[in-house]
Amino acid sequence: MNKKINLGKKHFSSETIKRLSLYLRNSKRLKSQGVDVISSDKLTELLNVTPEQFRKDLSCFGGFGKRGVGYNVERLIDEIESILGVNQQWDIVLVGTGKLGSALLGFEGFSQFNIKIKYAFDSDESKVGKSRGGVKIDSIKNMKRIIKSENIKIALISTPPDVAQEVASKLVDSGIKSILNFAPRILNLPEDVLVSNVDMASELESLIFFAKQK
Amino acid sequence: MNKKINLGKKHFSSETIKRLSLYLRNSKRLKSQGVDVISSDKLTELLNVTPEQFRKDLSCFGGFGKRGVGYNVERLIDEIESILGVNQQWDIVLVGTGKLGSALLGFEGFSQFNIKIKYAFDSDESKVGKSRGGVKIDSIKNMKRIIKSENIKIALISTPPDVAQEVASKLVDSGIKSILNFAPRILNLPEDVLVSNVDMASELESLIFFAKQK
DNA sequence: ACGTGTGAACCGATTCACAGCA
DNA sequence: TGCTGTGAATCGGTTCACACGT
Repeated sequence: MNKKINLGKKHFSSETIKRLSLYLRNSKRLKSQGVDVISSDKLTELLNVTPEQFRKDLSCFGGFGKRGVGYNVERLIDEIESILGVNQQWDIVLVGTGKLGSALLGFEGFSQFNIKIKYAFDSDESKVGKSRGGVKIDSIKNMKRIIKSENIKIALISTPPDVAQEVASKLVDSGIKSILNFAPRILNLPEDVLVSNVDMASELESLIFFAKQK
Repeated sequence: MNKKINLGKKHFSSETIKRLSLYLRNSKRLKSQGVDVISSDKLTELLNVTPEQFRKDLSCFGGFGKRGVGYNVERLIDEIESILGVNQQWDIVLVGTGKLGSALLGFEGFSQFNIKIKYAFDSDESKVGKSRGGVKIDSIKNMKRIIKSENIKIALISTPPDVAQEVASKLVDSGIKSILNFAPRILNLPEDVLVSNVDMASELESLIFFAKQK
């Protein structure tokens, strides 16, 4: 299930990357509170991460703390932003503009991660030309051409489950490298494509299971 | 990070529960295709799960296959539904009716998991009394009383991050046992409360990281 | 002395391999 | 024979413990 990633000598899991994102957020908060330097102990205090984990995660990318001192918050932010690549704007596409897709198009939170949904596609021709959240819906027939010419690498899938696989394959075929899949269907794709699933059904059913145990 | 669960003799991880949800969905699909009996090999073919994993997951709850034959699809559905507890209606609450909260209230997909957002709370008194997706927004002041009197066990948090912890503690105090947290903040809560995080920021930043690697 | 960086030990989850039942 | 159920082996990620730089 978990993707392994090899980059030069170091190897690390996709969990490491998700934690980096967590560290980044926390470091920004610390900076806004005027903290300049912090130890791994203090930084991880409220993150459900051990200090060792934090240090090990960072050591995969060089490890930029000072022994006996700690980490410079400003530098930490710069380094993690540069590792993740979030210091530049990313244009992405969305496929499927039903209930969930429309909600995502209306969700303005993306911009705060330097992400912009630039194109939305749907197979329902009656929707084509309409706008949702400021994005014009385009026909899925134009999808491949646009993704290729705009060199887009990231896609969100919010189609019904029965077409999710087909759409995903087409996306990969068009050059997409990372997919955030909201459709309740496991996608089978080449090794070199990252798929993250946001599976509301399985999250909710886990909640129910747990709530049921008295 | 991962919750461990003990129930009688058997113990299993929250990953097992999420996979059960996956199996359930797939079994329902098989049933609709007219499949009566299926082997673990066939069932897991498209799920990114090994047959052994599937059998082991089920064996935690009894293991109801027939050696040399396979699993009865109908029975499988019944058993998993009963394990998860999704064969009954669950009323839940939502806290925070901003952009994301409103999108969740408008997302009609919940009903297909027998879940109904029965109450929505917000601290912004100017929103109180208004409706979103057919749910009337109530003041957060009434939250504890309502959750207790209605005996609700599951909550969604879609507040801004800076109040998420406070809200979560209050929810637990009111009797909530499971929380699906959409706020980008780790929640520190008692061991016996299940928290699932849907952290869009960290998902998206992982996508970016991966897309960046050529 | 203090806190990082990291090899070694540990631990839990996945996979293997096969005994056992239809 | 076919496929399940499960102990044993394996694998990878987390935690421990400490050497090292400041």
